[in-house]
Amino acid sequence: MSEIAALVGDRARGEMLSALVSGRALTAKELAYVAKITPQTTSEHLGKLVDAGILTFNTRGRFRYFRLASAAVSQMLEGIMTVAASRRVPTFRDPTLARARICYDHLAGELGVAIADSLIRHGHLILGPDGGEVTESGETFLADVGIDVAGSRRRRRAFCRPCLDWSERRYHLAGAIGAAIAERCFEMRWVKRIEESRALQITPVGEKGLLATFGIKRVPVAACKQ
Amino acid sequence: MSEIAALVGDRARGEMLSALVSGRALTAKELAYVAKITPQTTSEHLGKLVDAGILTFNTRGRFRYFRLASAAVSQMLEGIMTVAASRRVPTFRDPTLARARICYDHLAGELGVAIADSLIRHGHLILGPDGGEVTESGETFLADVGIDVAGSRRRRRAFCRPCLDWSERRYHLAGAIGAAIAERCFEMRWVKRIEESRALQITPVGEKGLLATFGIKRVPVAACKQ
DNA sequence: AGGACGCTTCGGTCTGCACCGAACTATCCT
DNA sequence: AGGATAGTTCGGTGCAGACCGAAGCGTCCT
Repeated sequence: MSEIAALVGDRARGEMLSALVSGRALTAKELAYVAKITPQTTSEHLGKLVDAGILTFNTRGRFRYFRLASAAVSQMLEGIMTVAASRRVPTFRDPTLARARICYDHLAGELGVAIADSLIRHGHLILGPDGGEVTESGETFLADVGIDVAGSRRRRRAFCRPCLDWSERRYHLAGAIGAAIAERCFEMRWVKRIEESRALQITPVGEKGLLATFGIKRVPVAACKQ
Repeated sequence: MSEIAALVGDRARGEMLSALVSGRALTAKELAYVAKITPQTTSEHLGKLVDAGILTFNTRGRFRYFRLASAAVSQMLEGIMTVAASRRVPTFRDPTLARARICYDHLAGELGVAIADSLIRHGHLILGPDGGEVTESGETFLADVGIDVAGSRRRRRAFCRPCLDWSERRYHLAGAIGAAIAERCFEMRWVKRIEESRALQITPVGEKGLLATFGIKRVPVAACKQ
């Protein structure tokens, strides 16, 4: 165990991995840049991370694109970040990622947490440590938004599951209902994916929609603790 | 992030933390023993871990009992262990813990995985990556065992959730149904808790019951890769 | 009070490894 | 072919931090 943790424990490697949790694949040079070290040293680090099964890469011409090797690695890093975030005020490499991102198939980041909060505050949702339930008022409310709660409930997967957010240190919604909400946000063009990242951009239409529907006010990116 | 990972990344500290994932509280001297270092060095390590919010302790006379500080820490360690286990054949400090243990309120380890497997193999359960469902045949089967599936389904929490097992690297059952199965196993005295650990002991009655009900044969502890 | 024991603090040693410069290989472009 | 760029390998340097011995503090026991 400590071998793995020691690999993540180095400052330079930690910065590289943080840059990769977005899910994007980066070249060795880009990683050297984020870690603020020379290409030679970067190469050493990347070699170790690949050997350990933390990273994989695919070669495209003279470029090597490195990415996290598995969901388990991603989960591990989020676990470490959660503990790390509970100490100091979190500082993010990528404020966009902290603001709104995709976590598997549902919304995470400030946006994900804000939606969950809004639903709970209005009595539309009850969230426990291990699961949650949409209330009757929530069912009619979500129907207005265009989400078929009953349909989600029938699906062969956890209906509603809280998912701990490493950036916010609070829960957002996963499970069938989380996916349904995310899907609806895409349909309405409230959010759209950014390039190859897991980060999401909130469209101008989205700003209005989210305010009108969930009472979520725009959080200026500048206000994110950088 | 890397500061936290670096703390776990040291061999000695890693061994101490591994000893503590059982949930048991240990004294500084006991931790010195498992880490194979002198009490002085142990004290330094423990100081750092406490400062970082990874451990807490409570003083009882001249003893200091150290334990993991939070569920987030426990989750982080299991995440690291999962990645570490995917590399080499896993070696366990504590084979009892690998065999059967409590994970929050449900069964984990070989036993937890074996029960989930048995249910799936007999078509009593369908498990997806994000949730699961008990079939009709499963509902009658579990009723025979004394588990009220419909009742579990009505509870305000995820009904059935797969939970990745760091020792087995496979899924066991969490959620309401996982908790119900664990509870029933305790009621029937098939398993009992070991001291202050999260490890469980399978009773002689349990051996028979588990074989008859789920077709789970006794896995000799000796067979665990030590 | 005095000794045993658990734990911590201090000072000093030594080793592991992150880091870079220099030199090398591979791919792309013109 | 020749130059530019991405990445790697090798050898050497320097520092952080893990480790221990010695000494100090607090608690328990008799």
